[in-house]
Amino acid sequence: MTDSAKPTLLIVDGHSLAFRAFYALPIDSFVTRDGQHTNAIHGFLSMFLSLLAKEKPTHVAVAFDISRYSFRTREYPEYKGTRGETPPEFKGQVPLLQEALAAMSIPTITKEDFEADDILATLATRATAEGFRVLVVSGDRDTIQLVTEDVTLLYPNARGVAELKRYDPDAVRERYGINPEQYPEIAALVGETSDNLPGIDKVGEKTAVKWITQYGSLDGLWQHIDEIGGVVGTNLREQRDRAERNRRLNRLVTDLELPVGPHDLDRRPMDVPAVKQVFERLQFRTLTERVLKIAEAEGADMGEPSEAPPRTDLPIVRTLVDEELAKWLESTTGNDVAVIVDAPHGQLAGFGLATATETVQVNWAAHRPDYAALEAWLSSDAPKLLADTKSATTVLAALDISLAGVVWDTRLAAWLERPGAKSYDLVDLVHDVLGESMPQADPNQLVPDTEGLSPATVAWFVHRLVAEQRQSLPDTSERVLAEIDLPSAPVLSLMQRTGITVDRAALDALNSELGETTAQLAQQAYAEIGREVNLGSPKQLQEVLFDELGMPKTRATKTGYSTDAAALADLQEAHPHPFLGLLLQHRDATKLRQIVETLSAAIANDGRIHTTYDQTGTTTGRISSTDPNLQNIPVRTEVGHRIRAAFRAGEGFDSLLTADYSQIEMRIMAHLSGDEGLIEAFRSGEDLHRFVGARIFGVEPADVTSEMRTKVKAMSYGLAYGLSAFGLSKQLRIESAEAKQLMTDYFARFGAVREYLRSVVAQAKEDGYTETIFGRRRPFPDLKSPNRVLRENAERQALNAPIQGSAADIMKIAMNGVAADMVRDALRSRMLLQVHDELVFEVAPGEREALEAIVRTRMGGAAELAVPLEVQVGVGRDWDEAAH
DNA sequence: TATTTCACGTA
DNA sequence: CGTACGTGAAATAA
Repeated sequence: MTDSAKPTLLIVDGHSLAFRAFYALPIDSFVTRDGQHTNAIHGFLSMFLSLLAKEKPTHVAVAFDISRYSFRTREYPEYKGTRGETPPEFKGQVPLLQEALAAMSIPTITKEDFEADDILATLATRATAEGFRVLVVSGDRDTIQLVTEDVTLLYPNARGVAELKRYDPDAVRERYGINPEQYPEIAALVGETSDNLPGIDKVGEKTAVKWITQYGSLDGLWQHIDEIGGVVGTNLREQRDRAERNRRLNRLVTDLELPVGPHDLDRRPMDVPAVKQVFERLQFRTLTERVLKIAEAEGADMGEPSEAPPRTDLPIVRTLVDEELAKWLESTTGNDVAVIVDAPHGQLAGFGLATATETVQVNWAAHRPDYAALEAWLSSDAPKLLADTKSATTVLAALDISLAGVVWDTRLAAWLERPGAKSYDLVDLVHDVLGESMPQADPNQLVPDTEGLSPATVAWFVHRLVAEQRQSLPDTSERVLAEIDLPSAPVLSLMQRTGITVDRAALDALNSELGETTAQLAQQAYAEIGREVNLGSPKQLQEVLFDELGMPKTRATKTGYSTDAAALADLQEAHPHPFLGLLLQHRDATKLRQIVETLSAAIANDGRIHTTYDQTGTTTGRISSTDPNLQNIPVRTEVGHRIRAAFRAGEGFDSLLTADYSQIEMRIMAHLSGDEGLIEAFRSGEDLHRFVGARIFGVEPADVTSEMRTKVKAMSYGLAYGLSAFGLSKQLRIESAEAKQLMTDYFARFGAVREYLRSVVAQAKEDGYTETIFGRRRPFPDLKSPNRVLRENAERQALNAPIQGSAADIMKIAMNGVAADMVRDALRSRMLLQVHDELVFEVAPGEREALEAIVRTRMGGAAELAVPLEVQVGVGRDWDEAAH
C-alpha cells in the first residue's frame, strides 16, 4: 500500500497548540465587541484549517488535557511545577474553541488522569497498527518519541503556530543526532526545564547524545556507568535516580482505554449553520470564509446559497515566451501590472506578472536572446505595482535592465500607513491585510511539503494587496508615496550599488595602533586594581567598582548599576580613581577599533563599501543604513577624523564633495511655529546660537560668551526632543534652578516655539497621529494611555516626529532632484552616501562646479519655508577633508 | 545557538 | 526625566 493510499489520521494536542497561539498572537488584536479574547482560538483554527486543507486527513481528532493534574503529578508533585497561573485571558478561550470544533464535527477527546499527549500516543500507536499514516501536532517535545516511518510530528517553532516544523525520523536524526525512540532517554538525562524535571548536572544535549549513541540506550549506559570519568561521571552516578524518574515521567502511555478508536474518527460533514453561528459569535471573518470553503469542498450541506464568499482561488498561471509574451504585455496597456522579480540569492530567475484577472510567468534563462519586449516594457512608463522596488531595481540593474513606471510599492505603502510595524514582507502583508496565508518555499524547510508559490501567483497577491492598500491609505500618505518615497527607491539602489572607496591600508594601520593603545590601557587599568578583569563586561566592572573599590552606586539598570560613560564621569567626580579614567579611555579605543575592524571587513572586492539603505526602517521617515551602518561613522574625535579620512574618492574621480543642511531641524521649527524671533534669527544670517543667546541673556551678539553659547545650543537642540529642565540641568551639569530659569528665559523670547510644541501634541492626541510638512503620518496610540511613562514617551516622540520627519522628507526630495539633474546633465559624478542631513558625492574630473550648482539648487530649493534652507558644501580628497 | 542587555557611534 | 537609528560584546535563555 502506498502512502497516498493509506488513510491519514491527524491528531492535535489542543491545549498546547492553543497555548502557543495565545502567546504568538497579540492579545489586544483579537477581542470581540463584548470583550471576549479570541487570539488563541484564532491562531489555533487558522493553523488547523491550513492543515485540513493541505494534508486532507481522512480522520481527525483533537485531544485536550482535563486539568493540570495527572498520574505524573502524583508520582512527582513538582511536575510542571514551574508553570505559573494560566492567564485569565486564555482560560475562557478553551471551551469556545471546543465549541467551534464540535460545530466542525471534529471529535475532541479527553481522559481523566492523563495528558493529551498520552491520548495522542495511544491513537498514533493504534492507528499505525491499523494501517494509517499519522500526523501528530503537538508543542510538547516528548511527542518526538512517537515519530516513526508512519508517524510524523508537526511541531510549532518559536514564531508561533503559523509554521510547523515537520519531524519524520530523518528530520529527528538531523536535528538531534539520534533516533526518535531514543529522544526520551536524552531528555531524561538532560532534564526538561519547562516540566520542572532537572537532569544530570553538567549534562547537556551533546553529552547525552554521545552516551546514548555509544551505549545504545539508557540501560546500556547504566551497565557502563562506572566507566564514565570526570565530574559528569560522578554526577551521573549520584543522580541516576533523577534520570530514571524523568524517563518514567516522559514515557507516553500508548495503551489507554479510549471511547473511540482511529476508525471512529473519520471526517464527517460540518454542521454549517452551527459553524456559522459559532464563528459569528467569535467575530471571525476570514476564518469563516476559510472554514466554509473547506466545508463545501468536503460536501457539507451548505444550506441557502448565502452571500458568496469572495473568490480567492489561485489563478491559472500561463508561462509565456517571445511573441506571446510581447503580445500579452501589449494587451495590458493602460492597466496596472504587478511585477515580482524572482531572484533567489540575488540571481534573476524569472518574473511573475499579474493583472486583476491574469497571471503570467516568465522564466529567465541566461543569455536567451529575446527578452527585448519585456525589457522595453520594464523600462517604460507602463504602470507597475511592486513589492520591493529598491531590491527589484538592484537585481535588474546588475543585468543592465532598468525599471520605470512604478506606481505602487506594497512595502512602502504599508510602512507609510503603519510605520514601526514589525515587517513589511509580502507574506506578512498578505496575512495582515488580506487575511490570507501565502505558502512560501522556505529554504529552512519550515513549511516543508509546500511548494512555494510561483512568482506569477505571488504577483497576483501583490495586485490584490495593492487594491486593498489603495482603499485604506490616506490621500496624504499616497502623495508622500508617489512624490517622495517611490522616486527615492532607484536613487538609493544606485547609491548602494556605487558604494564608496575606502582605504583598507589606512584602516588597518589605525587598527594596529588602536590595538596597542588598548593593550597598554588595559595593563595600566589592571595594575590600578590589582587584577585582570574583562573591561568590556559591565557585570565584572560592577564587581570592581562597587564591591572592591567601594564606589557609590550609580543609576540602576535592569541587571545592576550603570557603568556607562556618563555614570563613570559622575563617579570620577564623587570618588576619583585612576582606574576610571583608564577605563573610559579603554572603552573609547576599543569602540573605535571595533568600528575600524567592521569597516575594513566590509570593503568589497572593488575596494568600496556598499551599505544597504533601509527605506522602511524608521518611524519618522528617515532612511537607515545597515551592513555596515555608514550613518554612524565617528567624526567628533581625533581618531574619528582619521577614520573619515579613509573614505576617499575612487579611481578616476577627483574628490569627494559633501553638502549638508545647516540646522535644518531648527529651521523647520522656526517655520512650523512661525516664531518671529527664530525666523529673524535665520534671516539675519547671524550665528544661530549667538543670536538666540544675545536675546536670552540680553547682551550684544558679540558679547555672547562661549559658555552662554553652549547652554543656548543645548537648549535649542533639546527642544525638538522634548527635553525637560531636569534633563537640561543634567546635560549641562548645572543646577536645576538655573536650567529652569534658562528655559523660562528662552520661552519668554521664543514663546511661539513652546506654543507650537504644545499644539503638536494636542493635535496628535485628537487625531491619533502627527503629520510632517509634506503629509507623512505617524500614529500615536499611546498618547491616550493611562500609563504615565508610556504617555509621556509618546508625547516627546510626537513633538519630535514632524520635525525629524519633515527634515527627512526635505532631504529625500533634494536627493531625488539632485539625481534627476545629474542624469539630465549626464554627469559622471555620483551620489554615494546620505547621513540624514548630509550627502556625499564623488566628483568626476571637471564636474565640481556643475555638481555643486545642482546640489545647492536642489537642496536649497527642496522646500519653501519661512526661513532659507542653508546648504554648506565642502570638497576634498577624502571625507574628512571634504567636511569643511 | 539564539535572544536580550548594555554601551556607544551618528544625525 | 531628550528624538531617531545599528552594531558588537557579554550575558542570559534555551
